[in-house]
Amino acid sequence: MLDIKRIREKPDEVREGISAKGGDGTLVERAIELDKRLRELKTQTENLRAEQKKKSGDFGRLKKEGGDIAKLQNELNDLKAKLAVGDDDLTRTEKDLQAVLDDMPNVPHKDVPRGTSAEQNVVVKSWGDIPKIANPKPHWEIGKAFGFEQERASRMSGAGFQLFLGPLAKLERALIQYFLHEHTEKNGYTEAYCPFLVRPHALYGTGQLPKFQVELFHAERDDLYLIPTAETPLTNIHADEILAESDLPKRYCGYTPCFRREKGAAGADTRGMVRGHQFTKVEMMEFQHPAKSYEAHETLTRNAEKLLEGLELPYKRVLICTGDSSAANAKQYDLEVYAVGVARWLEVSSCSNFEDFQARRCKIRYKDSVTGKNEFVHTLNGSGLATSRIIPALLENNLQPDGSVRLPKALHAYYGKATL
RNA sequence: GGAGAGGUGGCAGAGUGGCCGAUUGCGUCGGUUUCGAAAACCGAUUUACCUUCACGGGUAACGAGGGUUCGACUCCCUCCCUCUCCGCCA
Repeated sequence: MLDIKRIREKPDEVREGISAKGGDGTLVERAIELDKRLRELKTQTENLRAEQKKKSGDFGRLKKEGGDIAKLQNELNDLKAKLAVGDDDLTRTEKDLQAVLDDMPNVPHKDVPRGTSAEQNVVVKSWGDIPKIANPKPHWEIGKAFGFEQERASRMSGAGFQLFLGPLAKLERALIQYFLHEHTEKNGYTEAYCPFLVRPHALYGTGQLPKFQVELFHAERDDLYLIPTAETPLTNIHADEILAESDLPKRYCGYTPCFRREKGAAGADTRGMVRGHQFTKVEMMEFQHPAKSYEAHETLTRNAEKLLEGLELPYKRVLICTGDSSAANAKQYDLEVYAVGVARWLEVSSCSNFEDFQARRCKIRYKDSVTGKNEFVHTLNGSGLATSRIIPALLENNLQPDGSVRLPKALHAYYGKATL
């Protein structure tokens, strides 16, 4: 959610920003109008209430003294009626304004390239060489030899779910171990094990509700949602809290399954592991001081890159343009890994700075030592990494002529041997 | 699934119709003291909106919404949330 003060004071900046994100620029005018109305109504009802308060006091005293209260009582009943109308107006206006604010995406950082589609994304960095493989094969074919059980998975759960038996299941676990070990032992993250089902308000806080309801799995009886990413529970760790400035930054990492309906993606990537209703991801999450969040964004992205370098996978870092980035963030880098079998760059990580957009919705603040006021923290998160994209890349890029798959050194200790 | 208790400021926890925006303790910040620190003592310390050049002043908010009342933190109703006990269970 955007700060209404910012909208009021810098309407042009905000309008440009949300339009660049593909949002509706006219929302700015509506917000300003409603905000103005709201403040007028507030003053109005406040004055009425002040009068009521004062006269009620008089009334009490007069009654005790046995004076004539009839006239005052009439005045008070009058006030009461007026207040009822005023209060109705006020709540309606508040709701309207809230709805408009909920509809607005974040304002992108000024350095983010303006654009409407992936075409305008900017590759800011590349690492590693694309391996030469004699007879490249897609991972779903290679995987068959290592326990990729597409049909059995579909039989019990339908399309879009994975069953791994043996080597791939173990590889999945090895990857998670490797990622978590790096984050907790080298990068200063606190490991979190968190709920996989959350209440609606938690999803509202991170921005997945109300706008992206159709993308979520919902357990209706309990009104709980399966998390689409660990971002949701990790960000909500400090929801409704006021942190000490000295507590910042706070860094958490955790692995969770992620559940997504992929409603709009019917037909795309139906083969293989790349797009499923359930996948596993290790997430990095950071609560940061506003002055340091962009620096932190670089470090966080770098943390994800180091994992890829450890896995010896060629990647590029892409700065996502305004129109292609997700609604809640202000700046987003994606990391893409090349997989030779499908001959495509696969998105393995998405690292974002949300500034105070989520913090405002989740009410995560800190007491600022300079202003002396409670200010919203900045939240950042990034995948580090998603196994569902890493496994295909490892299988395809490291396929040996004899059909075995070589594993990068970094995984040997976690997997227990050097090949699948 | 059954029974009970409760939601108040950064935290803990008083307040049971007007005298309460709220006693007190802890924490935090500033000061005194000290070579420095601790302790002790003194003071400050919720938020939003309106108003003022400023100092300041005003109004509202005690989980949310509704009701009773001239007047609600306080009484009633609904909802949300938390905790405790019993049952079941990995």
